[in-house]
Amino acid sequence: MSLDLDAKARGKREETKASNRQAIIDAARQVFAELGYGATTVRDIIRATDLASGTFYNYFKSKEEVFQALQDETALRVRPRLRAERIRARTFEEFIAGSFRTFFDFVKNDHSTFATMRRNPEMQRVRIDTPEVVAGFDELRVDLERAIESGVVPDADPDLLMASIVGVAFEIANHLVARDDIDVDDAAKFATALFLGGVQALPKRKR
Amino acid sequence: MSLDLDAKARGKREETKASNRQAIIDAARQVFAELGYGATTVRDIIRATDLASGTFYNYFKSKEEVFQALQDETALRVRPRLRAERIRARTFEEFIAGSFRTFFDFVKNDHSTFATMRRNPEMQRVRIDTPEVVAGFDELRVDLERAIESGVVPDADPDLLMASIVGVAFEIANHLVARDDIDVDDAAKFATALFLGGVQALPKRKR
Amino acid sequence: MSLDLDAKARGKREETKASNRQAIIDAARQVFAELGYGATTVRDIIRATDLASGTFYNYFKSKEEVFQALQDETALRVRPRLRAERIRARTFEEFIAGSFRTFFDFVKNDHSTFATMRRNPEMQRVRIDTPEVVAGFDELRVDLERAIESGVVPDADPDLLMASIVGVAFEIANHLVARDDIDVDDAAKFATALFLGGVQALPKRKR
Amino acid sequence: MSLDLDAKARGKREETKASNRQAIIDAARQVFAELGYGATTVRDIIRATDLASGTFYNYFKSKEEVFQALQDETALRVRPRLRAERIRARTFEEFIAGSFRTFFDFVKNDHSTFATMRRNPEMQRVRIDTPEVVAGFDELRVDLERAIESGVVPDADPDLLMASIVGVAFEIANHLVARDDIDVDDAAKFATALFLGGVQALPKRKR
DNA sequence: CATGAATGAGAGTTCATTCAT
DNA sequence: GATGAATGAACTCTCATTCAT
Repeated sequence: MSLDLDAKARGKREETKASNRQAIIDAARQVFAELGYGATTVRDIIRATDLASGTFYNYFKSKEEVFQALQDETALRVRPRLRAERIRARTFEEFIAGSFRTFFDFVKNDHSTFATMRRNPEMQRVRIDTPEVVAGFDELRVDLERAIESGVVPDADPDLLMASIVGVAFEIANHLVARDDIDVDDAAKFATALFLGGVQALPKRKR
Repeated sequence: MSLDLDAKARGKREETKASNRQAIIDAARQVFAELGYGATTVRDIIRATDLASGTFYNYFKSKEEVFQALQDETALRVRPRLRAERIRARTFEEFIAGSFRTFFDFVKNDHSTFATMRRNPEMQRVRIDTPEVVAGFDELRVDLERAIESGVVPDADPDLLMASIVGVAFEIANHLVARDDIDVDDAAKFATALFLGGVQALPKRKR
Repeated sequence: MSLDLDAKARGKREETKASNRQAIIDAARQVFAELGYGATTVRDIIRATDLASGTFYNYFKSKEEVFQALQDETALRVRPRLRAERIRARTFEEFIAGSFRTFFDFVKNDHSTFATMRRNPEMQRVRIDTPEVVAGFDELRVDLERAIESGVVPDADPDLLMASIVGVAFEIANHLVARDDIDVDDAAKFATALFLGGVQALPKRKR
Repeated sequence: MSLDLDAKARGKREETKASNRQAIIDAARQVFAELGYGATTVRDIIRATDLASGTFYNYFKSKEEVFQALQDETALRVRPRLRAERIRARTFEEFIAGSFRTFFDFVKNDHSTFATMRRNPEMQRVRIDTPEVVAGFDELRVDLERAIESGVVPDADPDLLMASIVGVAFEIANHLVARDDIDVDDAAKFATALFLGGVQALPKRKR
């Protein structure tokens, strides 16, 4: 028995044993980022691990399930930061600026996660399906609706407003990842100015 | 007489060839839209056709190649409309408004194509690789740069401006596809107002 | 009609029209030599031709059939030379020496044919099946039997004698093909001396 | 106790692994012999087994790889016998005679292996590539060269001498396989007499 | 629980052959 | 008879998943 333990201790990088789950998620993040969701196989994931193929199925039912877990985990990491930003913000402008900056910062410093997110086929679907992610976006949405109610933002369709923020954020994030000469702060200022300026010019909503 | 027959023969052949190619592309568009690029197999595509499996390979070397052809074809359909819009436009505002409207209209009335485009893993990459698509985006970019030079648009980073347009356009397009109660015209007005209003508020570019 | 002819005249190397059969055989010899029988496909053969794929089947039913034709043709080229050698020969020794020399000469100067013959899976079988080839070996055998009857060669099993000649001939031929420093004449002298010397030492046959 | 179980478990696994590998090799030998290398497919091989198709690839990367393993295994079976023969032999004559007899015996009693070897396209190449086989022929060659040095055999080109032995051996082996009325011992005597007699008659080598 | 070989469905692809032109 | 695209059986190989150890 003790022999067994020793063997494992040697074999694995002492990975806080029992956290195989984490090892799998980490491997998945890395591999997804490298190959894209469609191209990576479960084999690729476990190969990037010290575990045996069968072990995968003790933790996840399928590739899709790890992917979901990965998304959740990712959202779990950004959300607190976004929430902190929201609390710190004194004005709607500060809130938007802070959110963009936080997101861009995250993207710039957590390359592989973002790469996974972007290069992904079921991105869309997963963004909606995964509870953590839904929650993250919902919080933003709630704030937007509050801003509309309080008159800070003109009475526009919240869906479209959300879409604009998300679209601008993700697309600019792509450039941040691709180019080295763009500064996170500049990008955040750009996005904030564009969005806030744009919002003021919005037509009233048809009711 | 024999010449005539030959001519006809060749005519008929060319005809079936063209129609088979189109049949494959059409089937591909449909299937990609339904299953997403990663999940669809070459078999799925030919199954949606009355051709034999081997025939696929007379026209395309791989799944990726049909996908590219599909993208090209799609770009080929929108670009003339966008170009017409550009010519008709008297002001930058009209140009932007027209472009958004054209794009949204296309998306709303050509559902499956857009679905294919969005749900796609290698979207990003393909969008860059495919010559037709590159050209389409380049044209928009050129106009943007002209607008900057002529002072109509503040001197901002054209990459980021492009990213904003593209991001807003695609993300709103998603909602158009998902919801039935959004009007193409309203969406175009929203996007135009947001973008043009935002652009005016943009900070000067660091040089 | 004349147009058609012109086109062909241009397209093909004026190949004494109607001798498409020969074109196919020639292509087959070349391709078999390059890829080996098993690995070459009918496609490979017609690709090495100016003809269309379907045309192949106007001349041969299958790959196997061309191969057989190729073997026949080959045998047809060596046999007259071997026969001439036999007629010229004054003694059994001269006959054997001449046969070896002729064969080695043929091998050395008709590389690709021999390569085809050697690298071939069904070599064995075909050597037996193909009438021309059978005939070629039978002639040699008849001479051997005559030599036995006339007492020039000890009374040994003709099959084994044949096998010895054939084995030595083919195996040495391989070295001729593989090495550049072996002279056809030396090889023939070697084989002749070995065989004739050996024959004299042979045990009487059990009857 | 648990240790014991583990040991047994590992034992059983290793056992099935080894037996599966052998099952595949055996099936391959049989099928290659029946259809020839070129014509047999990996499917044919596993079909001759009670394993699943995918299992093949747990043991061999390709058809070529099994073939090589098969050749190795074959050589591994004859070589010890040839080596024993060499050790027992008191004279060069005894050595040659023993080698022929051993080889013919092997051929006669291990039909399918020899059939595989003969009917094979890449015979040549494989004979050279496979380490075991190379080694087997090298040993014979070394002995030949020693015999030349010691003056037992005239100073002839060792390549050609080898070719003669090999050619005679293989070609006569064919007859042993094809005919039932040839005795292994007679064949060995024939080949030995032919070769030894022939060797004495050989011309001096050009230097 | 971990392991890793076995499984077999199914993916992509090739190719001998047919047949309308 | 020549053409060359269409055909579809069959092949190689991968991979998610299971299950004995």
